[in-house]
Amino acid sequence: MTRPYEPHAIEEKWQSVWDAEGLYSVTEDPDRPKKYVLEMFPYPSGDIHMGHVRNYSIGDVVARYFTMRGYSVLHPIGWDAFGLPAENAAIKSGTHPAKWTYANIDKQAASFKRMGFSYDWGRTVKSCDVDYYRWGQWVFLKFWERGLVERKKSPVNWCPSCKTVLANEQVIGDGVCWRCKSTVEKRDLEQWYFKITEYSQELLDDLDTLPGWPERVKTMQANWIGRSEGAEVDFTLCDEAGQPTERTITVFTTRPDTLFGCTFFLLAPEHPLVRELTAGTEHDAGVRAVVAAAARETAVERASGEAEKLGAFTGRYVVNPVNGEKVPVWVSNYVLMEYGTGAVMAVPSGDQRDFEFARKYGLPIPPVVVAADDPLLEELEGMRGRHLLDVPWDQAYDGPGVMVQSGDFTRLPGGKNSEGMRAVTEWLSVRGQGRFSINFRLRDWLISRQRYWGNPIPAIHCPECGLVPVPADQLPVVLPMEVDITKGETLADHPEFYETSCPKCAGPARRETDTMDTFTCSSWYYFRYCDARNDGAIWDPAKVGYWMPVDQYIGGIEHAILHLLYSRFFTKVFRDMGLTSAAEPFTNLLTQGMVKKDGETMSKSRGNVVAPEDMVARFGADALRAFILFMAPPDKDLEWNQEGLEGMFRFLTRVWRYVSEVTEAPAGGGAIDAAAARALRRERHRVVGKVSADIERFGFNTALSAMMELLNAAGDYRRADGDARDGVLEREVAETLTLLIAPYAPHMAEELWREVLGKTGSVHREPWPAFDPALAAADEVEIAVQVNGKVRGKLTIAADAGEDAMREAALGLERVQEHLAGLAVRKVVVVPGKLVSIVAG
RNA sequence: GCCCGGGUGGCGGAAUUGGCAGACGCGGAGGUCUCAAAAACCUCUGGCCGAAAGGUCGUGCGGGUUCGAUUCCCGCCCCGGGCACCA
Repeated sequence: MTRPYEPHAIEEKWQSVWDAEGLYSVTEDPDRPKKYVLEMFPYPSGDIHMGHVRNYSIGDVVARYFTMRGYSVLHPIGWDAFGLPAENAAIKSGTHPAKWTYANIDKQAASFKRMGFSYDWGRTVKSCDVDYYRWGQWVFLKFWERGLVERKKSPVNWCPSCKTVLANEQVIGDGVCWRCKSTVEKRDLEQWYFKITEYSQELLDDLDTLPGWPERVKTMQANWIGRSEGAEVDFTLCDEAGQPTERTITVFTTRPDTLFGCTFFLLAPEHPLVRELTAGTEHDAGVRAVVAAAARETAVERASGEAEKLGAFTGRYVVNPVNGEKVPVWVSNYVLMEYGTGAVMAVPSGDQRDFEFARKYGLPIPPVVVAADDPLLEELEGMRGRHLLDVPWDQAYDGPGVMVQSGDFTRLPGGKNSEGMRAVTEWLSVRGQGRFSINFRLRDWLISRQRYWGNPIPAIHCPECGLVPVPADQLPVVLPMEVDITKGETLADHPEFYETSCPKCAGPARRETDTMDTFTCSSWYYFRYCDARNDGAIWDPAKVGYWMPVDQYIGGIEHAILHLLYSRFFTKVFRDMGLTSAAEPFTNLLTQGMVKKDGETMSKSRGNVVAPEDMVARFGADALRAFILFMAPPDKDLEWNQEGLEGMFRFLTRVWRYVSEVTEAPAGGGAIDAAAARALRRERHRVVGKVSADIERFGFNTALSAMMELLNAAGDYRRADGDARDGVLEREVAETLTLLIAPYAPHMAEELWREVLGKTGSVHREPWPAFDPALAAADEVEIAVQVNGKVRGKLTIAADAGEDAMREAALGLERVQEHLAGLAVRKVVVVPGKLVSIVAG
């Protein structure tokens, strides 16, 4: 009698054996090729959810597969342990964030171990450990040395619920906080920045070096970086009397070819010049009204483009460098201070926003670039000066076309990246009134946070010396534990923390009390895994040289910009510091889909959470792991379905029974060359080939389907050959199934391998099964015979049959003849191994 | 508005290079075993017509290319996501 499949005893047994054997700890092995398989740094929220199970099951299959393929595989885990939920929990329950966080880590680690993931636990990092965050402070100081740290005052995003500022990347959707979804506000504050914009061009260009990333993610990053080619143009400012002065205001434009159509000039409401130009004039009141209205607009309204365009004339003019024309300067809410120079040359015939503004305020709209088929082209043919002051259009035209009313540039091609655009910029450049320019949408990364549970920024404010970095030999700046979070305290409430002396002049000084964005912690953890216990340096470059870059990174699409962009930035700086030779951190990226129930994401508030622990308790970790991979391709969202999990449990039970029965009561050496045995052997080879290829392209669902097919074929064989079965073949199939399923159901496979099949050593150290494509190929194939595009017959023929033989056999089929009756065969298409298609009429 | 995904049986999904649409699983129906049930095993399971053989329709919709289209091209519809006053 074979033992029943009882997952719990098996799983917990092997988890402790693997632990004791150190099965998953790795070191650099120069004799073997390496793979670095990594899943995104989890936040220790306590309970694991199905999203974790999916994310880490994918990584575990990939890691185990590469190990069996002979690679030296690094597969680590750790915790992104700083952050607000710990503080919020503390405020609610009175538990210190550290206590809450470490308790959650222990709970989550236990859950991960119960799932049987093959982590090298000896490399674990927790970002709230001083051994980890001290190196984050070290990185901050190095960035500072390299001129990549800046403290400046500017309008910033403030989340009223999280009570802290946010980086631009952390404001998502309709102007809401990425974490709590509250609407963010704008505040003018002095904050710390990492100058990620120094790397804008490289961050954009190197996306092309990442063929292993989803196109979608690369597009999102490229859009976020937002490179625009164009020109800077200097406009001379006129005084109150309208006379040109020495002062200029520079604008960025992507359309210098439309400069002849500029009929007004705009400043952002926040532009510093606005006050200066209008203070004490008759225009002051009107301009103030626009500035005040803009200030009242929420980020949502401002960003949505739906706010009504408001404007006020400042009473002043600038001179258009191409035609010497005086152009009125207005203030408008649709000009953003954060982009370009905060000033815009308005060309209403070529820009829809300027067009709407011009129509509203009665400003002229002279055409300057018209489409080749526009009747205006003929009307204005050859006219270099301005004849037509308004267009008969109901919207602006921004496509390619021909320049009109444009002085010496008239008749040149206009539009983005046009000859006209280059010619005008060149002309300006020669006269020193403009230049080619590239502008990025990406802004510097705001990294300071006004919260307690984070990595303290190692800086000191000295009234004499200004901003002074904490000397490297005084690191770490330890986050003090004696803080009463329930009162909402931060480091700024603790004089014993912030009262210090200046490292330069030794005078009394104030320590910085902001902490770093937690995204700084997750920007380099994958480097630290390579040398996690190093207490003399952030890491040994030789170890990083062996493991980095990460070969396969797996995580959620929600980090398409945030974490993935920051990590790319950190890696490039580390490369420039000589700490790594990698230019990019993650060679291949898999973004897994969400796990849903009833069409919605699982969440406590919806009450539709299916707890992984409950499923493990009922069906075991192996069934859950295999099933979550079987349900859908990994990058797609999937809908939870419990009956399916039961089906997977049944499949594992069938594998268990098959391997047990074949091993314990083997059939004799039967009809080895019987057709049924040949078919089973062929199926074994075919399935090994398919499972291998499927894993490499992340087709875990189809890989499992193929294993089911092999088991079905094995069952067919048992029935077909009865007692005359080939016991050697069946044993081979049983071993193959055990090896193939090992990455998915590691505990069951181990029990079958060591205890049932009686092998020594772990199945997870075994080489991946080999297959022979020649044996996988069928010697006979069934092909379809079509008459006029419809299948009218089937034909079983030797797989290597020639075209003539196939044609003859096809035409000879009775049913084919019936359908050909009265018709003349015009053409016969033969696809060897596939089909014969007969065209008749 | 712009840019990506996606739309295939009752359900999840498969079809890797243009070659038999629906693999595999779930669910359903019938059967074997059993006093009975569960479990396990077997058979069937896209719609319509038909007793069957077979026929016919069928991969969001409409066209096209092709001997042949889920796959390629053109034009739409719907769903999901991202970006959006970026000059």
